[in-house]
Amino acid sequence: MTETSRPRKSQLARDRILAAARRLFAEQGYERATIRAIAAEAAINPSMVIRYFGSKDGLFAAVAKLDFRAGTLESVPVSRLGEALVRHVLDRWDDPAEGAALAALVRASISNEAARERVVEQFSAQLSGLFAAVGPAAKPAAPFIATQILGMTMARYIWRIPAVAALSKDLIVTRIGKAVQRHLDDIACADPKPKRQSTPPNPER
Amino acid sequence: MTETSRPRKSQLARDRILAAARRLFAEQGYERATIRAIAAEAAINPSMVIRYFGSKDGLFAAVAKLDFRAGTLESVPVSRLGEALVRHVLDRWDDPAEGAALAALVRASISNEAARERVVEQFSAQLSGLFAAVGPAAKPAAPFIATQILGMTMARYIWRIPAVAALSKDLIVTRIGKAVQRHLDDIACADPKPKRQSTPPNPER
DNA sequence: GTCTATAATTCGATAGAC
DNA sequence: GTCTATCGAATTATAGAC
Repeated sequence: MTETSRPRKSQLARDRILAAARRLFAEQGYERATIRAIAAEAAINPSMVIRYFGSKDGLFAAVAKLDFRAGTLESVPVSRLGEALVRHVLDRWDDPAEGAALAALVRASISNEAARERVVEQFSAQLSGLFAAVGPAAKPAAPFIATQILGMTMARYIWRIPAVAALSKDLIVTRIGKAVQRHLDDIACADPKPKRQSTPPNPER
Repeated sequence: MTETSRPRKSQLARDRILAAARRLFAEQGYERATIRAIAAEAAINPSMVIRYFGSKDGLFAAVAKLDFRAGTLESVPVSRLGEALVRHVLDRWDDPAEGAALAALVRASISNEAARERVVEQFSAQLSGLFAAVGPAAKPAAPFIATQILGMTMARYIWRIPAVAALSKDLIVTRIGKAVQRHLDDIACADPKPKRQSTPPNPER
């Protein structure tokens, strides 16, 4: 505190810009969220946005970081991974700041090709990382688990489909968690040494 | 043919515009697909697009019709509804014209609030219609089934996530179909008179 | 019907005073 | 560091000749 310079007053403006960008990118997507509107919400001049971030793309890149922090799931036993994974994702989306950033990423990835490539790449990397930690046998189940959870979050947080948005978080965790678990078990059935499973092996086939 | 007037030459231009609009809206979303680019692809003057459809919004409304033609599924026995439903949706997306229209709808619904409301409304109506035909007991399963299929189509056709896009259609139909069927059965378990099911009732709970 | 020409906005980005 | 003022480009949409 005895230091001559800065609590960094400019940091406040920069943070205000970031917060406004997160919100507007999330609400309106990349194209409709204008620098002017972001600057207005941040109560600063539009030229300052360019000064801080160089361009609109630079601003978006500063906002769009995809990190599901799936590392905390590695200690969860496989038998309970389904519910834990679903709850973890829902918690990410329900957090105001993280949810806004995720929504911004999703919106941009659908209206902007460069953003799509980056999001898909990051998403795939995190997904394969997570399922590699679970075990190599789980890898084939990853696409089916990921799409089940992806569809739920899109319906709930992006499209806000009433029949989905009205569901309680606990009910979603229970049902989707069970579906995820069964996707895992479907693969595990092919395992020569099946361990304890959350649901009995499916007799079909 | 003896009629004096027209095979309607203008109809051709109109159709060219619609086809170009479908393609560009699907590829680039609502904002980035410009009337100029659509007109260029249709080999016609941009002013003609306005003349035919009044505005960009009018053009989009002419392109954006959501119809999953789920009526053909009503004859499918409930025990095989899962796979049939998944295959039906994938067939819609794999058809070039229909897939482009669906992608355009999805993209617009995410970047445009008015489009989102219309898409959600149409989607919900078709969904409840389909599941009402299956039986009132199936209705609570609808959100979970819809989101599973929704997530698969988004990952495959919109984001083109490699791990999902590379899957064969038959494998998707089998696995997602089974997951859908189990969502149905989860609800059927609560039914006092369970009928024949594709998988045995889950002993859990 | 199809076109040219252009009006009326709006955007991202820059220059330069303070 | 923050502002005013503005450029240059792009957009939707319109007016009117042919």
